[in-house]
Amino acid sequence: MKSKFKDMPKTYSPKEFESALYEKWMDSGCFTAKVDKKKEPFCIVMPPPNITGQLHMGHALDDTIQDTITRFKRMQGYSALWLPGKDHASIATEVKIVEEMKKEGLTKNDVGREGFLERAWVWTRKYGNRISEQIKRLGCSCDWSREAFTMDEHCSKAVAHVFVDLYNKGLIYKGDRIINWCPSCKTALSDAEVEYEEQASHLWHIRYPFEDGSGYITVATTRPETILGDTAVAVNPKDERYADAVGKNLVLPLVGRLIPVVADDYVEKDFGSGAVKITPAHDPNDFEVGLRHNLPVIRVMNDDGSLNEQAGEKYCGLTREEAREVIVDDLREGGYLVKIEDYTHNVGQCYRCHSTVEPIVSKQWFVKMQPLAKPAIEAVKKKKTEFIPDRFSKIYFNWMENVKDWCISRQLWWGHRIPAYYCEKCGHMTVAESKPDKCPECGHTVLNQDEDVLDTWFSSALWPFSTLGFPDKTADLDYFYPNSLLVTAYDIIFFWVARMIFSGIEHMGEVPFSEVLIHGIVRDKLGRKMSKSLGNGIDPLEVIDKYGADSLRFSLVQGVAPGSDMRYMDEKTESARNFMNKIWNASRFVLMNCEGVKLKEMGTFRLTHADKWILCRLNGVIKDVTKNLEKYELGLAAGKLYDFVWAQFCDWYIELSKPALYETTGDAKVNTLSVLTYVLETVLKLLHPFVPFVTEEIYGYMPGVRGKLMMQKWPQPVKKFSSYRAQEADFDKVIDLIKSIRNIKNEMNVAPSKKVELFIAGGAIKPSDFTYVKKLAGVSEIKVVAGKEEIGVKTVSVISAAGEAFMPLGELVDTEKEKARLAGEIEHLEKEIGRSNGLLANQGFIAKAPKQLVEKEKAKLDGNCEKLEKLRAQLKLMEE
RNA sequence: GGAGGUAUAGCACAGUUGGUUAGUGCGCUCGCUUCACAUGCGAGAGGUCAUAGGUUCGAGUCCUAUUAUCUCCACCA
Repeated sequence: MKSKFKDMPKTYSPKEFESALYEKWMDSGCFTAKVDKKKEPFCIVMPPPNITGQLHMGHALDDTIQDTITRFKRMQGYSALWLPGKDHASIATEVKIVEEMKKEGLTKNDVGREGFLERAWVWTRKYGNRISEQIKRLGCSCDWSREAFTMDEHCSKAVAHVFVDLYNKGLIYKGDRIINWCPSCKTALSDAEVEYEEQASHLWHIRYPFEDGSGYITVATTRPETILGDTAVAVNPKDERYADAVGKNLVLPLVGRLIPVVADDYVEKDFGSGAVKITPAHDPNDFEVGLRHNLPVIRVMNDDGSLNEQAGEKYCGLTREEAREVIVDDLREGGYLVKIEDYTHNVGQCYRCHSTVEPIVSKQWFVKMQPLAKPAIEAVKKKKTEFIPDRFSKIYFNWMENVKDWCISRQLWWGHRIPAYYCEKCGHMTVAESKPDKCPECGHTVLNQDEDVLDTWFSSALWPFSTLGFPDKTADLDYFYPNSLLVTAYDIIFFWVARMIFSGIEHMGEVPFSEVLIHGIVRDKLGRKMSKSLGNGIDPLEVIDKYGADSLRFSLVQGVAPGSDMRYMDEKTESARNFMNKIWNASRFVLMNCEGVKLKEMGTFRLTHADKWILCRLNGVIKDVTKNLEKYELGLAAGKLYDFVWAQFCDWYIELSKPALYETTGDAKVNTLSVLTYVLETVLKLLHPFVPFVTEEIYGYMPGVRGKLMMQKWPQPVKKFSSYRAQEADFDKVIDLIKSIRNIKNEMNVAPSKKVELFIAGGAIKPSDFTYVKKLAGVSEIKVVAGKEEIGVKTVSVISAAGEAFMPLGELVDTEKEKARLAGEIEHLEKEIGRSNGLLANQGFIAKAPKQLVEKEKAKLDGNCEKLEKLRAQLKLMEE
């Protein structure tokens, strides 16, 4: 059991308790989800962070959202599983390890495949652990007993199983296709892995002479070095300028090869000269044209981007940059270069190393997308999976409807090796989950596995079920699949979300999750994307060290709209930290007063007017926050809690409770403390999913808790409290009166410590509420009078929802100032009354608006008119 | 070329199915060592909700157009 409140530090000091609490949670096993048929399952799989380094703000946001939702669902009684894991991140990690080796003066070939993989596993352990520790620092309530890694035995089994399955169904094939090649990583890339960047370049216009000497055709190109691989020039079949040329041969400059002029619809008449050089080996469109016209494919580039023997003796061995220069020079010398224009166009880059990618014809493995995309589109159309916010489904559709076959082989070492085996003797290929003993074709026993590994996203695509035991039929898989929700940023909808959806449908027969909650990305203070090159990244751990995990978490969800980007600034976290401090101190206040007091159960004693007011409001907050969380509106829920705790509970109820605590003993005091404790405990529960540490820590100090954890029943509104609505509204008058008095004292420069008398009409507020007004507004005595005449001294009038009251401020009253103040109030009221009158005179409004609203407006008008009348009378009196 | 987002106080942003006197944080002004908290308390100032139309009894919220700005997809040599 926790020690007494006296040991609570005066300020919120998260460092003192966060790590200890996490251990306590772990020890209690409360994060471990059970397969419990009596409960409804709720399951989120964590988007696995890459083991390339450490967590960034994006992870912090993603994990905060998931943890908040998971904790909420768990408290609601679901068997809530949040399954953590990590991604081997094939290419990204390999790039990092290569870099690291470079520092030692080593290359991949120096250490060999086995040596390299050894290093990769060392790396995995080192950074993998670091990431887990970071996730724990954030307070994430994930189930570590089920932690997964995309390269662990089980996930690897799932990968092989799926590969073989797709291959047998004819959905995976191997073939020569044009793919994106990164000459620096020396691997193929999928379309999604290429980023386009606009670059200023040139358009070179080159003259290709006819074989028969009858002139020439001019073509334009942005990549003159590919001229060496040209096997045709294409024109539009409807282009009359070239009608006679089609079928004739041209002499390829610098090479001397004869190439035909072909007609193809792909060519636009109006662009450039209307003639295009065709390089099937180095351009995706040209490749297609080549297929249609049966053109030879001449690949002139090596894997590192340099030119090969096919390029000819003169150019062989040059880098692509060198080649461009030399070739342009040679073209100019040979009289082939017509002109050079400035031209900006998009250049594809590798998403990992940012080298310019080369479209190259190469033998690779592909997933046939058409048959998989179709049901995946259907499923989302039918809302089997719903995107939140909905607009992201359009992005998904757009991609899915236009998706091309997915290149899944990578010329890398770190990853799942392709389960295809080649007979050393006859070359026969066998695709199987494990290496066959002998070749099924010739019986030879030496088989070599395919050298390539799979795209890292191939294993990610299986994440929602590979982590639950697939391909085995496990209890977990049965209970937790489909997952309930996936939470991720919009930038990996294509890479990941889309591929999980078609994979889930294909292999499990069901979509992987019923909802996808998409959030934005965390930008820096200036709205820029956080990136290594800009050096503007912010380490969440540093923020946690400085402000505490709860502060970071709260600042990441508060005031953030679903799906939209946000800027991170310390100021916001500081404000969240202040809120934590507020919670901390409000709790200290309650707990310190509870010492030695035997609290009562709610419902066993009479409530005061103020008690009913706060309890009624508490009900409202429970209702709102629950509703918001169920719709994943975390920002709204957090905002409501912030307001309730600070502006209602602390600013008002705690202050209202002070007279009872300090000026009474016995029942009144015990009752008030019981309400204070009840509201505090409820609020801590509501806050717990957002800020688990501070709430748990405080909870440990609560009377009667005795080692219980917070993770328990989610609060429900209490019917009885909702029936206090009338008293709640009535109490708002008291609050308004207090505010008005404070306002006037402020404007009249009356020191807050100076107590004043107050005259009030009978029945304006309940006499039992007088004590609140005295304490909170600095009033010495309240006297009930029939009218102003009775008072006999100079007063200022206090107009509030409680009607008119009077304060004798004696010499302090500056008549002119008071008159100006009254005139101002009158003006404001007149405007407001005008608005109300207009609205109520409108027949449409009376007829069509909800009755409640009309009534409310009428009451408002009446109140305002009454006020106005009194103010006018007061002003008139002063003018006499 | 196609698609989408955003435009609300000096700054950063909320605003739930149309119905408040349009909110929050930071900043600003004035006043407070008030017995939980100066990481605080009290009182304020500050907005024709981008522009022009429309729908409606009623529009920050829905529709259309315009302007500005951001993003994604495709990529014509």
